[in-house]
Amino acid sequence: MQAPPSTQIEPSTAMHGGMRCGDCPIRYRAVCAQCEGEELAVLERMKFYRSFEAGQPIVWEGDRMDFVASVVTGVATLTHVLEDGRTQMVGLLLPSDFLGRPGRDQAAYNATAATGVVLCCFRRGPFDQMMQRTPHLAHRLLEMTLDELDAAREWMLLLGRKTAREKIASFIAIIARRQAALQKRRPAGRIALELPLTREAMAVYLGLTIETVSRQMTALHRDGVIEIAGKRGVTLTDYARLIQESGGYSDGGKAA
Amino acid sequence: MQAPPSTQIEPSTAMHGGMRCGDCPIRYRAVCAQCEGEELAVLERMKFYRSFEAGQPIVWEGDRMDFVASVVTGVATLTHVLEDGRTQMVGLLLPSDFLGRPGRDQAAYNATAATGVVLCCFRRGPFDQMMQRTPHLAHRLLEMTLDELDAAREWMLLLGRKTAREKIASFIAIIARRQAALQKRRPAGRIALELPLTREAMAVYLGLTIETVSRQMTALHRDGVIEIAGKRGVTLTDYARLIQESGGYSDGGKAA
DNA sequence: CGGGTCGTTGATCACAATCAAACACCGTGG
DNA sequence: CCACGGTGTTTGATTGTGATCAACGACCCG
Repeated sequence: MQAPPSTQIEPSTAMHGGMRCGDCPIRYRAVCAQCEGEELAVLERMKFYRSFEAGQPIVWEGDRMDFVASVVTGVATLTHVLEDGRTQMVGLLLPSDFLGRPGRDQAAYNATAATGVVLCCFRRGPFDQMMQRTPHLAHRLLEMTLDELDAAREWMLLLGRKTAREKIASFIAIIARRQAALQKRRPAGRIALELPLTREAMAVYLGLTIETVSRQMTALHRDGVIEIAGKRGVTLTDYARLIQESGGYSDGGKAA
Repeated sequence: MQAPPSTQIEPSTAMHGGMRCGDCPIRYRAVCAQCEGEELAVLERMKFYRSFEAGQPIVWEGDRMDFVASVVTGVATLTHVLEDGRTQMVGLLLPSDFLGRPGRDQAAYNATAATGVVLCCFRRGPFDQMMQRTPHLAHRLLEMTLDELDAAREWMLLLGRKTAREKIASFIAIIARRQAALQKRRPAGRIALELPLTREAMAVYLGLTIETVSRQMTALHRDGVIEIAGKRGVTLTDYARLIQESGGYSDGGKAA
């Protein structure tokens, strides 16, 4: 029924080689959103695609990184690791999100493909120069970075103060909200969705262990907040109920 | 010996009214750092100062906020609060840090003066327009926002995965590093410093309770990692030792 | 001296981590 | 066809860290 994420990816970059920016699914949300005409044409000439299978590393913290990229399809994660192996996810990149930092040539985090991922890449040098000349690009990137900062701060509240149950409920709510946003709807009532992460990755995201994630999922199911279908499938019986369980809806609709 | 922070502040904005940007202590780190000549002159005409005493709120989450500002002196905090009162700090603003978001008229967080604070403010409308016309300003703000995002992600690792002891050690290390950076030195060996936060505020920063903060401070002292002098004074016996206690020095010198 | 704020210390509890085992589902190969 | 190993998930028993509840101490200022 549900194809595993790893089957969703393109096997090679070949089929993207010819894609036109005008047809790009993330055209109006990505860093290039405000570029038109000649600006877009320059980016179009610069861009190249790279694909990654689920589970593959994209870059390691500290590695030289000579490109920046937009996520076209799939989900990538950014993680920090302590010396003894404890791992915390610090970024969840969905389609249109930006990977890499202009002006920095070393990756600050591990980036990993959580599902199959297609990136639209630009070599860093040319992109940096383009940034200097193109206010549209710089402006859009600032906007996106400010949004990410807001998301990171919301995440800090979750990590620092929420219970395990609230963390799980919050995570599901975030996924539900994003899915609704893609369809330009407000989330409400009964919603079916597919989690983009394994239990393991959820644990790394939420600052929990995999066992606690599993237990709280079971508990939310037992209490009638969600239904569970297979490994990735979740249906919330009532969005408002889930928000209550998440310990407070502090995100006042900041996300675009 | 140590004056309480509340006595460090200026009693009114009057004495700042005449300050020239050329004499500003944060001239080369703030959002205006890359502006010169006419650009700076425009900002100079726009700016106005506001002071806050320790403990005073600057803005509340959801309030209309018709200015943006740089912290000139003192320390301000950004916090998120859940409905039931649980509170998490999500930003610690030191001199030269930027408060507010261009293009947004509602505060996303509570901002509070942790010590006496002086802000260099700009009305949001004119500042937004200035941003459009001044690539230097937009570029610098992007740079600062990216740095903040890095800091937020480091903080997420702390909140999600570090033990109470590691959190305390990390916090002290951050303060030591920042203090050293002001003096353009690398932190090393024995370092005396003054904590800019109360135990309460430290707890809110670190996602702990005040009791746990106190206990871990005592424990680090008992184990010879730090010495404690009064409420705010701390001396680390050896910076390298403190870093070990902090659970891993993942911040590879990203902070400017 | 009293009241206030801030910090420390102690006793107990609860939540999530840890250690351990079993289960569901998958594709593979005998 | 079914046994097999592998991966991801669930469930159980126990432990440990930090929260909670409570009292006390240090310091400051009126």
